[in-house]
Amino acid sequence: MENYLPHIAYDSVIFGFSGERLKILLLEYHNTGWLALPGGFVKQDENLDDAVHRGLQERTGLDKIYLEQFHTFGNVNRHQPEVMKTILEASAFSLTEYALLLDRFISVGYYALIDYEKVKPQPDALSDSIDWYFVDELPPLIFKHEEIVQKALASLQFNLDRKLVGMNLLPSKFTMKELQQVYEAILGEKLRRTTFQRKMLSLGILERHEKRFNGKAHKAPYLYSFRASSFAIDR
Amino acid sequence: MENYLPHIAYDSVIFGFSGERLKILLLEYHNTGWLALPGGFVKQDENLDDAVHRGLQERTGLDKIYLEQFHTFGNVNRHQPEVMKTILEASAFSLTEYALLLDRFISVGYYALIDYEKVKPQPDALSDSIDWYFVDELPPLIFKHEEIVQKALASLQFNLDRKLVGMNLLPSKFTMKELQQVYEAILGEKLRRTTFQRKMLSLGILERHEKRFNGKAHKAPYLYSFRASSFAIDR
DNA sequence: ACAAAAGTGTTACGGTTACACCCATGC
DNA sequence: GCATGGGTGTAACCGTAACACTTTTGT
Repeated sequence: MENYLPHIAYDSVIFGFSGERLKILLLEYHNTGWLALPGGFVKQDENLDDAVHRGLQERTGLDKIYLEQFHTFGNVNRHQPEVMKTILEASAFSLTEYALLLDRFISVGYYALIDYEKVKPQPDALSDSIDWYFVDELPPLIFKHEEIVQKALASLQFNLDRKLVGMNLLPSKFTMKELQQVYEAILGEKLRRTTFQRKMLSLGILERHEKRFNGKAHKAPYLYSFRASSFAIDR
Repeated sequence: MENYLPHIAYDSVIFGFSGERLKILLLEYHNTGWLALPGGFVKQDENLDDAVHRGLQERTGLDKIYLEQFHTFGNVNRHQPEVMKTILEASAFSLTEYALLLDRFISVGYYALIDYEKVKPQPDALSDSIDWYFVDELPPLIFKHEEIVQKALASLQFNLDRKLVGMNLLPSKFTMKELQQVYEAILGEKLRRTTFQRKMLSLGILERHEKRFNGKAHKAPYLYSFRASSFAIDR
């Protein structure tokens, strides 16, 4: 632990799209049933952004992840040493060795957008499991992480059109309907089919491919992909 | 120093409007001529936001300041211990007592909008002077603070319409022309007079008061103020 | 009366909305 | 052929742009 910066952490809100609704990854701490956002710490000589990428890589196995920093949380009332103490004890971690985890932390919030199908979440040393939960039906979280999720979602909604970010939640080829469902899931409202289609096409960033025949008794939709030039990940 | 959180700092970009152009406050360190953004540290049991307000209050004398957090800077290459060492030595500060200032810091960036006329900037213990500089003619800054200024400005531009934030740079009563000049200074472009006027009025947040006679040989402009309900400072 | 700046009316334009219609697909 | 969902054409609508015009002020 001594090669990490004290008092500084990050929390990540990892969004995925299950085909209908927006989900995020939550981890469950050993023997407590407590749920929280995946987070982590920054090494002494590591860039903040790199620390977050490292943590996400470990937990999702994904290498290139669309990441966006959205807010830094620095209120004193987020400090709950009893809760952290219980977590460490439940995992049989040495309280003396990890004492500095009981200190106050200022936490930088990031959100990530990933392809739900591509990830097999991996729990870390402190947690039993890591799993997907619907954003609009969140269970109670510790450390006031609900607030972080809400702010991440608001930020994602706000950036949706500006940064054309929806693509990162889908596989490389997708139908217009799937893209619309992503937008609807993020914005929490229904959009008009024809308007949405024309707006997306008018942006000039979509490439049309072959149709996808799904055996249904109706016209087969075209598959689209985003042009490389309008790529969202720009590390 | 030991009652402050190590490794955590904030930097503030304090915007003011001089009547024509946008300015920010920079401080000059003792005996070096080096310029930097006003920054500070967070006490052990102090909210991050409160720390920034405290620092701004000390330097500007203002009590209620419009503040917005915009980004947290955590790259390793921002760490320049030699520069900080020179600054401390130039001020004859004890290197042993203030050794932890030589450590790496992660810095939370805030921007503030204040009424240029109301503030009498006060230098702090490390600095000779604190003064206004045009944002579009910045001198070289230490600690890569140019990057922070650029990001603050981009964020301000981005939030300008959404949060109706321009008002915080003006006294409580102002003319439409003054408001337009603020917008033009922030956006860095000329706006159309009639369009701007109608857009602002159509928002329904301006209250019209008496005219301001300035002795010029032309029609006197109305004074406007923002309605209390659309107040920008919401602490 | 005149110049300068503030305020308003009118039309044109461009993007979004609403709704209709056509097209493709499998039963 | 028909039901279903995908794709496109068209006119209405709305906010902004462009520009002309009127109003107010001090010299």
